[in-house]
Amino acid sequence: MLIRIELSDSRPIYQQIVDEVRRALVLGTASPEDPLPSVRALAAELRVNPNTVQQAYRELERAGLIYTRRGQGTFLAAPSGPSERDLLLRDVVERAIRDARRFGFEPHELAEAVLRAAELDSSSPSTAGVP
Amino acid sequence: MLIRIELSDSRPIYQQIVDEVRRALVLGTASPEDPLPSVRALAAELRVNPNTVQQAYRELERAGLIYTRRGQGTFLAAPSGPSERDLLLRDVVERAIRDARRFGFEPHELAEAVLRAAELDSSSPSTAGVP
Amino acid sequence: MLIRIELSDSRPIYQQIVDEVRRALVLGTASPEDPLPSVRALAAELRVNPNTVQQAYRELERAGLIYTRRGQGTFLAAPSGPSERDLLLRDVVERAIRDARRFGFEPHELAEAVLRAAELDSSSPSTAGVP
Amino acid sequence: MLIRIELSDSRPIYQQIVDEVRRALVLGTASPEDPLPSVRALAAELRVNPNTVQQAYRELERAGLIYTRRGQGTFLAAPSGPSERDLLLRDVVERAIRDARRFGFEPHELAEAVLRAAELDSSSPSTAGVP
DNA sequence: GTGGTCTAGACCACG
DNA sequence: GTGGTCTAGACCACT
Repeated sequence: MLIRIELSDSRPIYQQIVDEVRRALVLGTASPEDPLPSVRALAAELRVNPNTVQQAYRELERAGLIYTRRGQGTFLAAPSGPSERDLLLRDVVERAIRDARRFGFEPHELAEAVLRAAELDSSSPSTAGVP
Repeated sequence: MLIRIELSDSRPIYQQIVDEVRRALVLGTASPEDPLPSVRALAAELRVNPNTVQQAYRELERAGLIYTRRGQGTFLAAPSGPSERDLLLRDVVERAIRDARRFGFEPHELAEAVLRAAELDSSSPSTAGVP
Repeated sequence: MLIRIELSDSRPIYQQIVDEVRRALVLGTASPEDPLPSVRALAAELRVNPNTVQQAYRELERAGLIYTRRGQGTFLAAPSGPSERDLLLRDVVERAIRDARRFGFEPHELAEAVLRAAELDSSSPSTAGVP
Repeated sequence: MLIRIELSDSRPIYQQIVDEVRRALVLGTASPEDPLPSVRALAAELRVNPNTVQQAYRELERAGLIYTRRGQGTFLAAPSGPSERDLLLRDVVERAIRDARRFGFEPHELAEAVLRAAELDSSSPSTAGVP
């Protein structure tokens, strides 16, 4: 299970870790029952304090995405309820619409602008290094 | 020039003020050379710390959207370059695409999801009080 | 808003703080919009590390029981959904029944035992120093 | 003597083993002088670390529920004092009352809630797989 | 070894 | 002043 963070990212580190795990779930990179790196191991790998990793894991556990077996480690939980994928996309869309409205744009204007951007994007693909 | 803030909004207050000014520009509610309320007046009206208003005006000045005439007050600047409206929409779209990509969604998936949401929205309009 | 902890209690300190706030809500000791003590103030009062208080507040916020206004402090949220009181009692009952079943007791046996204990209790009231 | 554990249970494994033995005593599934499985055998059967079984047996011995004959193995002790069954039920009740009080519920409220739950339960019996 | 909790002390954004 | 995040280092329970 690969987890990467970006110190230059404005999101808190623990949030980046949370997002990375959700991402792995959405992409199918990781499967239920897969073990996550141990708190200490991931902290060492990311050169980050164990507490920071711990906080990320705590939030993931509270969200029901992972669970821990005492003394054994942390594992991906079996999914339940609406797919995490759908939830995530819904959140992104809702935020975008709210942001757009704030400046007087109607959702359909936003939709068109995203479409245009999506087309541009498909010509020059793979915008590596997404911040 | 009407500026409203919402204490329950998750954005910092100074950011809300900035956004309100940009919004007024985009919507045409305010025009270049219109005076803004003085820092003290706005702070009093919004029941907010003057430092907070000051910070908002500082950001707006840095962005070239307002300027100060010494001893006279603060005024909306004349637009220059691409319209503020376009800039704002572009920002919103870029952010949405970045967020989506973070979880493995391609821009075209985002565009479709926004489209669906926009259609739903047109049936039940006027989602007042956007938080 | 009075918050007390007991170092000899087996629950983690942050959990005790969480429970104290829920308790105050249930008892009506505190009302929505009431300010909570600041993180630093409560930490000093309880002679506990600010991080510990912070963790408690974070959990309460996630549960929707409190909210924070940037730079102003933390406040009790307006209740929503089924009353916190009902939720809490349900949790206690479910746990008791589960514990009882684990040793072969049927719920009605548990109910009778609790009744007997409740009667005993009403004769010699106020079992001070509940741990 | 049958002992089962559940990895998904939140109780520590050693505690689950302890509870299983007490349960067997209470239910009459096992009788005084019955031999317990050897530490190694049980550890192998449960696919658990021998240290974990050892810790469970240590606690049981401390509680006087089992005893060791050197070179022969471990055996259930003869009951003494108030029946283990009563002790267990008392513990469960005390805990429930303490938890309830913590949130301002009086024991009689708890008793009523347990009664209601018990009635609900008798209609839809056999809540298999209690976690 | 694992995760869970806590302390001490720091820096940041916001008001 | 407020809360939010992070580091460093410690001790504990469990396997």
